[in-house]
Amino acid sequence: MDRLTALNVFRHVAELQSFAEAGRRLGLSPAAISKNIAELERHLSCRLIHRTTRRMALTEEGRLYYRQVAQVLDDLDEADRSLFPMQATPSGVLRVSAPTTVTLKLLSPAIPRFLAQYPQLTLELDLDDRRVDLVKEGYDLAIRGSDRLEDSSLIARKLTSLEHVLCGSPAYFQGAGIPTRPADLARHNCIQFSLSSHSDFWEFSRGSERIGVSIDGRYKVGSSLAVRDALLAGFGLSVIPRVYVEDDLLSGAVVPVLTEWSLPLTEVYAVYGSRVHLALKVRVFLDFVSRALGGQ
Amino acid sequence: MDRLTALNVFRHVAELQSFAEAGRRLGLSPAAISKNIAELERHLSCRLIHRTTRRMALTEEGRLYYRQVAQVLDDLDEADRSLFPMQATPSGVLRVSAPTTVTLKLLSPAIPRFLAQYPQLTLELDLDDRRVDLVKEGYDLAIRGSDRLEDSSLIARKLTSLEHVLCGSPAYFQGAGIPTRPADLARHNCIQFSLSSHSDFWEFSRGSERIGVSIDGRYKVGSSLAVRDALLAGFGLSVIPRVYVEDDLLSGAVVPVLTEWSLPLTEVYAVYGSRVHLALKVRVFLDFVSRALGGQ
DNA sequence: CATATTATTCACCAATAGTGAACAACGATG
DNA sequence: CATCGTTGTTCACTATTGGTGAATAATATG
Repeated sequence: MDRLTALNVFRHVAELQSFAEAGRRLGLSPAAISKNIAELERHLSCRLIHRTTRRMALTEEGRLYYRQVAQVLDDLDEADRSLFPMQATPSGVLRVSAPTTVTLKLLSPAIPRFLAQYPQLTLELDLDDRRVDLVKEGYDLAIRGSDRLEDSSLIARKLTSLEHVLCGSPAYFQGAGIPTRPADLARHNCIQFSLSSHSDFWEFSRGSERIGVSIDGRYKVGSSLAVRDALLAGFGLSVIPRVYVEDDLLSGAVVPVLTEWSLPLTEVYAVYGSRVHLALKVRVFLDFVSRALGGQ
Repeated sequence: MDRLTALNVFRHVAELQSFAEAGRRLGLSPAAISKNIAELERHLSCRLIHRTTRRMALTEEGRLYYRQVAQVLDDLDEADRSLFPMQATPSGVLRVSAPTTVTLKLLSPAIPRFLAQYPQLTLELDLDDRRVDLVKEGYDLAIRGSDRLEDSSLIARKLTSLEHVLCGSPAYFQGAGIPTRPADLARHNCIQFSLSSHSDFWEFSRGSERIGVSIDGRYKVGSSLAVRDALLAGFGLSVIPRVYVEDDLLSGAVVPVLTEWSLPLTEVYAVYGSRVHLALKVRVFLDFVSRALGGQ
C-alpha cells in the first residue's frame, strides 16, 4: 500500500461521503478507491468506514482518524510549499568562502549592490585562502584558484584568469641589482606565497621557450597582502597577481622586471555542490561573481 | 516514489548524518537510500542534502524541511496509535437499535451490569421496532426479528427464537366465545401488530397439518406493548410473543386458546456491518446480547 | 600505501498499484 | 412495481515501480 495515497483517498471519501465521487475527484477507478480503503483498514486493523451497497458512513474510529489525517496531510503540503519562496526569491543565508585578496580587490565594491538586489538574502562571506571543505564546513560555494581545486564531485566553474607580475621596489633593486634573465633569480631574495602550489619553482616562457627556476628566500607567507607589504618594504621580489599591485605599479612603488617573459596564469573558479537543484541563492551569486570578475 | 517512505528515509538520514547508517537502521540498501533521497529532491525541485563522496550535510532548505517533516511523521504515528485504545478496551459510543419489548423484557435488567464491565463504553440504545437503516442512521448494531432483515450485505447473527401465544382476557372470551379451531378466528376481533409481516394472515400447525387463516380486527398498532394493553383491556385476542405476557398468563389476566396448535417462531437476530475489523465495542455487546437472550 | 567504507548508478526482477469487467444490491424514476 | 442507472466489491491482468547486487569512484583510517 502507498500509505500517503491511501490517506488521501480516505480523506476524500470522508469529505465527499462517496467512494464514486472520491474516485472521480482523484482520477482513480472505483476499484482503486475500494482497494485503498480496504488496505488502510487492514493496516490499522480497524474499520474506518461502514458501508453497504450504495451507502457508506464513517465509523467513530473513522471520524477520529479523519480529523487527524486531514491535519497531517495539510501540514505535509505546507512543508512542501514552504520551500517555494526559496525557489522563487533568493532568500536565506548564503555562505561563501573566498580568497582574501581577490575578494577585497575585485568583489568587495560590488557586494553591497548585489545584496541590494536581493533584500531577503543574507551573505556570510569568509575570507580564507585555505582550501576549505564545503560540505564539512557548511559552505554553499567557494571561490578558489586552480591549484586549490579538490573534490571532483564538486562543480568548478571558471570565473577569470589572473595574470601575474614579477616585481620589487626600486630600493630593493638598487641594492640587489636587476635580474636580466630568469636564472638570475637564484641569487635574489624571493618572497614566497606559501599557499600557492610550486611556490618555490617559478616558470617563465618567451615565445616557445620555457624556463623553470628553483628560487629561495627568507620569507614565506600565506597572505598575498603580506607579500605585497614585503615588496613595498623593499624586502625582496615576488611573483604576484597583477591586480594586487596595480596601483603600486602605477605609482612606481614597485617595478616589474623580466617583462619580456610570461608567467603562468592563475585560473579562478567558483566551486559548488551540484548543477542539479542548485539553490536560487547560489545561482544568483554565481552569476554576480561571474560578471564581477569578468568571466565570459 | 513512495513519499512516506522517502520522507522517513530523509528523516533518518538527517538525524543520523549518514546514508549508510540510515540504511542499516531502516533495513534498506544504500542504493535504496540514495534513490529515495534523489526522488524526494526531484519531487520538491530542491536540494535537501549537500553531499560529496563519504560526506554529507543538510542544506538550509533541508534543515527547514526536516523540522516540518519530522513533526508530520510524528503526527501520523500519533493518529495511527490513537486508534489503539479502542482496540484494546471497549470505548467510545456504541449505538444500538433494538425492538422495544424484547429489550425491555430481556435486556434491560442486564444492561447496567454490562456497562459496569466496560467503564469506558457509552451505550446509546434506541428502542425502535422499525426496520432501521444502520448505515444511514449511524447504528453500530441493530436487533431485529427475522421478518425485518434487510441488506444481505449486513451480517445477521441469530440470538434467540421467540415463541408466540394466541390469547385474550377471560372477559373477552366470555363475550365473544372461545375459538375451538383456527377457522373460528375469522369471526373474532383480532388485534394486529402492524410491524409484523403477514400480520393479517396467521398460520397454525398441528403435527403435519398446517392451516392459514386470514384474520381481521378493528385495531392495528405498531407496538407490542399496546397490543398487550389491548389484550388486558379485553378488546380482542392476538398472537404475541409469550415472554411479553408471561406474567399475565401466570396471573390469569390473559388466557391461551387453541393451545394444541403451534404458531411460527420469531427468530431474533443481531445485525451489524461486517465480521472483518469488527470494533471491539460491537463484539463485546454482541457477546453480551447472545448470553442475555440465551442464544447458543 | 593498502584497506575498508561511503554514496552513486544501473540493469534486473519481484512486488505492487490501478484497471476493466463482471457482479450484487439498491435508489430513483416512470 | 418494473426498469434503469449507479454504487461499491472482487479478481485476473498488466504496466509500473521499489529495492537490490554489483560495479564504481572517492576518501578516511591504520
